[in-house]
Amino acid sequence: MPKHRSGCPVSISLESFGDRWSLLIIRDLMVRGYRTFKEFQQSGEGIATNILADRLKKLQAVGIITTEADPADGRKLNYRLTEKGIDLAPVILELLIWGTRHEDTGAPCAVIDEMAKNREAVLKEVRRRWRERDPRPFLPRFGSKNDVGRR
Amino acid sequence: MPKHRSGCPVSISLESFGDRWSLLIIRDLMVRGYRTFKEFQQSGEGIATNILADRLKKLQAVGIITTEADPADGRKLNYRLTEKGIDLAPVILELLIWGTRHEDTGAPCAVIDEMAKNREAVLKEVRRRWRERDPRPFLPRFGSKNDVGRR
DNA sequence: AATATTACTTGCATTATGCAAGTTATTTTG
DNA sequence: CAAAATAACTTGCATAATGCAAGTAATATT
Repeated sequence: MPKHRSGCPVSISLESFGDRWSLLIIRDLMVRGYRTFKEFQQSGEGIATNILADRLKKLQAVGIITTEADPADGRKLNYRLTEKGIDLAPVILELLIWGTRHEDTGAPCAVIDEMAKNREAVLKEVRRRWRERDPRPFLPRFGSKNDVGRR
Repeated sequence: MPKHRSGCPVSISLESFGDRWSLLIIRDLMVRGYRTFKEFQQSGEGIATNILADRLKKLQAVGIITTEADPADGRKLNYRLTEKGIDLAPVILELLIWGTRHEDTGAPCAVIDEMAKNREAVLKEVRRRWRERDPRPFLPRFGSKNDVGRR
């Protein structure tokens, strides 16, 4: 049984994260500084806990994320992008730019336009924060329908 | 009822093409010069015809592709990327680069590396071919498990 | 006129997703 | 230190999406 549908890199990539949720988890890890199950869950998109658990398991299986126990709280697991995972930054950035340009989103066009003009610098900074474990979010949440009573 | 899960551009984008097939159709249109239902179907990934029909309908509904009747053959419908669709070129390119770099694919690393070094030029050429309806494929098929007896 | 091609639909089995509730292992609180 | 809370999941079940095989309607070709 062959492993993949085809040898096309695009196709093989989509086998790892071609669904409605995986790239959002990666986004959360990459630009929002999220690390725990709880944070992903409260990310605002409304992912169900069983699906979240499933996606985390699969992303780990394909080497995009890893886990480490939280040294300060034994209940927590901290998820983190691998090198392979952080290399998805250009993909996320292009999705961000495309979505902002072509859809009615909550993101300020001017800010994203600026990022589009400085792709290299943005990617460098994203990667720097990842490498140095700088927890500051690069982008905020943009508001969601699950936000009503939330702080 | 709110239209989207959240205001995040990445999330909203994935609502249009966040699945296992949509981006492959877009890839076929963008870099392989495919235009017809039949060609997508024989693309090598093994998409079922009902799913293909569904995805074409949805991509059209969100304005990423359009159709035009084939002037030479009344049976054929020619699909074509819209401006919004061709703007996904950077996303496809980054997926191609990432997949080649991190997975065992059928694409030659050297060639893709070269493309990664000349992203702007590659994107410009892809867009040119789209604008001028130049039918030459930019990338070949990379072989698939459905290829056994196929020429 | 008969056969082939293209772009689909339809029916049905299998799989994935969504939702609510429950579980286990730690903290935290009174 | 016992009780309540929290974190990270699981489980069960209904609904929706997907995959597969077969069928159909409108051209085109032989």
